[in-house]
Amino acid sequence: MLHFEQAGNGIALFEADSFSISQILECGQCFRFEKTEKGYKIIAMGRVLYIEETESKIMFYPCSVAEFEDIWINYFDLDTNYTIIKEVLASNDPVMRDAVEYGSGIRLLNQDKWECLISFIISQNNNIPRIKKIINLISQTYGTEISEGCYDFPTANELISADIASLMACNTGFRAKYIMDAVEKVTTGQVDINELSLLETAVLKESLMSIKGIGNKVSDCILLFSFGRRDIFPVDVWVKRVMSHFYFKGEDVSIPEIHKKAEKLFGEYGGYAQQYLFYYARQFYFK
DNA sequence: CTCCAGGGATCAG
DNA sequence: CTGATCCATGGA
Repeated sequence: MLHFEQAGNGIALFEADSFSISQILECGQCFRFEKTEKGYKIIAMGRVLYIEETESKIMFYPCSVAEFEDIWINYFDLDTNYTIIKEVLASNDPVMRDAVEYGSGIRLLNQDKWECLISFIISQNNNIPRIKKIINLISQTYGTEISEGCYDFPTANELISADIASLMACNTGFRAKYIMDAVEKVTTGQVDINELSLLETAVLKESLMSIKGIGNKVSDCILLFSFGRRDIFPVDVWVKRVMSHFYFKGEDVSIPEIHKKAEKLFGEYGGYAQQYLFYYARQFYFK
């Protein structure tokens, strides 16, 4: 059971299982956040939220009990027991045991589907600091101002007013035409994001991939991070690197081969495994 | 200068 | 089916 209560203008969460806000945000699944003096500030679900950790509790503010229950419990996946998931993954696999220990405070978010879709179109052949800048520029240009200087990510309808040139001005580069295709297919209902959440993963994936600029990897990220398909194992350059190193003796292995191996090793927990591995892999190159 | 980034579209074989 | 090339852009 979750233990939280109103404290001042925010919510205090006690005895949280597997919750490190820095790991949750810095593990590459989301992009609209920044460090503050005491913690992090995120823009998500049409709100600005500050998060600070102490030894005894985690503070979320500004936030009411109703808001916490309606929005943030689901967003931060707080109803999922990560202790069990980590135990399953760590048993019988020494690599995952280390990866899970290193990122023991990671949680997979349940993000907004539209924002996630566009964000991962932007992510292709790009790096994380630059992805964050581009998404912030798009939000400032087309999004609604939530509070002083903080802009929500624009809806598909808000992006109808965009064109290739203005998106290029947000440094989207060759991805501008992909964003426009996504706006068109979603606003006309050719790709119905809400209806898709009811569909079987394979059908859902096929529909997402009808949008130009959404291929195998980008659709996998959208499925995992905003449609809750936690068995999906996205393979980017980092995951490819770490999988090759630990499970293929460093050989240059194909992405389908990596998917086969991940399915065999991690099964229904593939999405969680992938996130621990991504965070684990990058520490060898940074910090 | 070149190489790389949470890749995909396109074309060659 | 698999593999090579191009795509915008900024940081290393």
